[in-house]
Amino acid sequence: MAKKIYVGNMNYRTTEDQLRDLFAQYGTVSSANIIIDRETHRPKGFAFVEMEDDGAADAAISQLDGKEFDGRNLRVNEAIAKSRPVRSYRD
DNA sequence: GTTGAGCGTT
Repeated sequence: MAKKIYVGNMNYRTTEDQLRDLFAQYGTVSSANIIIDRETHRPKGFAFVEMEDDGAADAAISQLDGKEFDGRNLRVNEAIAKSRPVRSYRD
């Protein structure tokens, strides 16, 4: 069972590889992506990590939320589903 | 510095 994780309050210099390595301590990381504003190409300061096992993801959330990382205090939580800002072609 | 984006029906 996979689970997606939201990682916020991170330092802008933190990389996806850093996140992957951090979460890999608790289980297999399916993917890690830092969010960049596509219009300004500027980091938004948060990211999403998906883990293959939801139990591992939960452990990672518990252990990493509120933890200092790269000089910032991390916020780690289960991700909220994204929404479509533009109308779907199917309407 | 706090819950994407893209591709087109992922």
